[in-house]
This record gives sequence, structure tokens and C-alpha cells, in this order.
Amino acid sequence: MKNLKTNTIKTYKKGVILLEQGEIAKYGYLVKKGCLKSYTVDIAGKEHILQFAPENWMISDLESFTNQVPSSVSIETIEDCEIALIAKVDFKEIEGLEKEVVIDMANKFRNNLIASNKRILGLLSASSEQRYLDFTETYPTLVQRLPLKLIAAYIGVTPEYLSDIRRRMARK
Amino acid sequence: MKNLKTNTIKTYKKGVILLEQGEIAKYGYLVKKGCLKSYTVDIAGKEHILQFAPENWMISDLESFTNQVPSSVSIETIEDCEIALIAKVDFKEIEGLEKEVVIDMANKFRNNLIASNKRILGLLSASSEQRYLDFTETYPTLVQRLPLKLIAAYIGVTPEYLSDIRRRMARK
DNA sequence: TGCATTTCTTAAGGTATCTTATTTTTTACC
DNA sequence: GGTAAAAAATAAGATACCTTAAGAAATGCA
Repeated sequence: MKNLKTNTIKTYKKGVILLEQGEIAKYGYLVKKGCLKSYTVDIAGKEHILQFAPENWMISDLESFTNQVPSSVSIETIEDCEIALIAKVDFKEIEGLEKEVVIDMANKFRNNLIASNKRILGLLSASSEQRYLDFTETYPTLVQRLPLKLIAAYIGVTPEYLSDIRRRMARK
Repeated sequence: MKNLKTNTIKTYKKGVILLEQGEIAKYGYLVKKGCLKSYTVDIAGKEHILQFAPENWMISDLESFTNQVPSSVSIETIEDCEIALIAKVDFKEIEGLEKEVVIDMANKFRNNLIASNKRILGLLSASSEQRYLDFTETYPTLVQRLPLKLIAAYIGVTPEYLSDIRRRMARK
């Protein structure tokens, strides 16, 4: 997003938790290098991934970042990373921002919303094999780059089952 | 949304399709009375519901409405309705809108995005019984008002299975 | 280079959810 | 108010996906 205050770029090793579920998000994270994930862990200890953020993506817990409520996701580096921290926006002060900034935000939210709604329809209507195919088409570079188990946690199957899916697909 | 051009209120019987999957959305629909749904129908003929829009909700295919691309959902009345039609916005002209309108849009997109992301995490992590419980808590009035099979199409189970879920819950 | 750790694969058995079919209940309408 | 149509309930059998467990492969690191 243009014109949001950004601080210095920070470097993190793989596996560092930048935001913990339940905390208030102090920053948004703009990925310069590497990749982040936002995710929850359920009572059974299983991880479910809401979003991946490779280079040039911005990630945060939107509700926590803008409304100062507890975050519903954790955010963690899944590769060594360089990250630009973006200062928290209090949305009650959105009127004070420049019009151009607000337009950028509206466009970004809108595009994200369109993408999220497509994902919902996919989860409702597509088989897990189809969801995996959709993932490979939508994020071809991430398929190469990410471990199978993270992709499984994103499309909503167990790693074992995704392994089966891949094997069955290879047979054809 | 404030300050968007709205035309006259129109009346529709239950079961009328206002927007067909594949068409370009000419309008947004602001529900004054009744309820709409946005949905897709898969190759097997099964319906999957993205959104319900009861009184005071606005519904459309956002991407089609703003970018003039084919709609990925259909929109249909599920009760007799009174609807305010909202003229199409070309998002390339967002700069021409008043700042206050842009702020309203940003806030609306943002709130919708937060809700959609919560739904994604629910679909990834919760059992269908839990998703049904969440639905009853989030939309208590809709549970009374909507037929079971539409709720089933929203939470992602067959009507037969939702019927089972209700029976099992009643036994306790 | 080698060992430890993590990731991936494979397979067997289990469970949640679906499919199909039938019956009952509710709703719409002449 | 009665009948047709739609919705919901019920049940049996099928299947997609999960769980557990074990071994193989890949990765990280001393």
C-alpha cells in the first residue's frame, strides 16, 4: 500500500513467530524476501493456513491490525526473510488519511475479498484433488517452493492424503 | 453504502433470478425487505451458497459489479422481496468519487473481508456440526427463517446430513 | 561427511459425510 | 379445505478423507 509509514527492514530466520494468536497486531508485514504464513492451530493441534505471503505481499491480522482486538491468527516465517514492518493503522482515524491512501486500501481490500470469496466457493464445491489443482494453477511458484504439508494445511487436507492425491495424479 | 446512486425500489416474488452466473452485473442489490442469496451450481447440479442478504444487506458479484467481467455467482430472491437497485460502479473511476464514499467502501470491504476470512478458517478447521452451531450463533434469525437445505448449502453439507446433525443435537 | 531431524510415502483400518431411495411433513395454491 | 408440490426425515450402503504407524527420503547442521 502506498503512503503507509514503513520502518526499517528486518531480517528473520525461518520459523520465527512474528505475531501470536491472541496478541494485538502491532504491525503489518510487507515481505521483501522470503515467505510468511498466517494460520491457526486447532484444539487437536492441527494447523490451518489462511494465507501465504511471498515477496511483495503484505500480511497481518486485518481485524487486529486495524481495530486493536486480539488476533485470530499467528504469523510466522517459513523461510529466511527480509520484512518491512508497517505501523499500525487505527481505523477510527481513517478520515485523517489522504484520499489516495484510502483508495489504495479500498482496492486492496476489494481484491482480497474477491479472492477470499473464490476460495470459499472452492472449499464448498470442489473435491480436494480439484482444490489442489486450483492451487497449482493459482500459485505455480509456491507449489515448487513450499513443503507439501503447508500446501495441505492451506487446501484443507492432511499431508498423508495430499501425498495420495499426488501419487494418483502422477499415475495418469 | 452512502452516496451511491440508487434507483427506485422494485418488488420481486420469491424465486426470481436477478443475476445469472456468466452475465455482467449491472446492479448491486440493497435489500429493503425479504432475502436474497448468491450461489453457484456445480457440474453435478448441486448448489453452493456464498452469501445470504436479508434486510439492509447489499449483495452483488463484487468483481463483476466493479470490473465488468462475467459474474461467478447467480443472485436470486428466496422470499418475496423489495429491492433497491444500485447503479454499477466502474472502479477505474474510483478517484472521481467523494472521499467519504471511498471511506465507506473501504470499511465495508474490510469488514466483509474479515468475515470471509473467518469463514475460510471455519471451513478448514471445524466439523460440519460445529459449522452449523457457528451459523446458528452468527445468524440466529436466519436459522428460523431459512429452509434447512439452504443452510446446508451455505455451511457445506448435504441437506440429509444436516438433518442428521439436527437430530443428533436434539437427542442431547 | 555423517548424524539427527524433518518431511514424505505407503498402507491398513476407521469415521464423517455422501448417495440413493422411501416415507413423512410442510407448504403452496385452486 | 383438499390436493399437488416441495421440503424434511430416515435409513442403508458407498466413498472420500482421516488416523495411526512405520519406513524411506530429504534436509539441516555440527
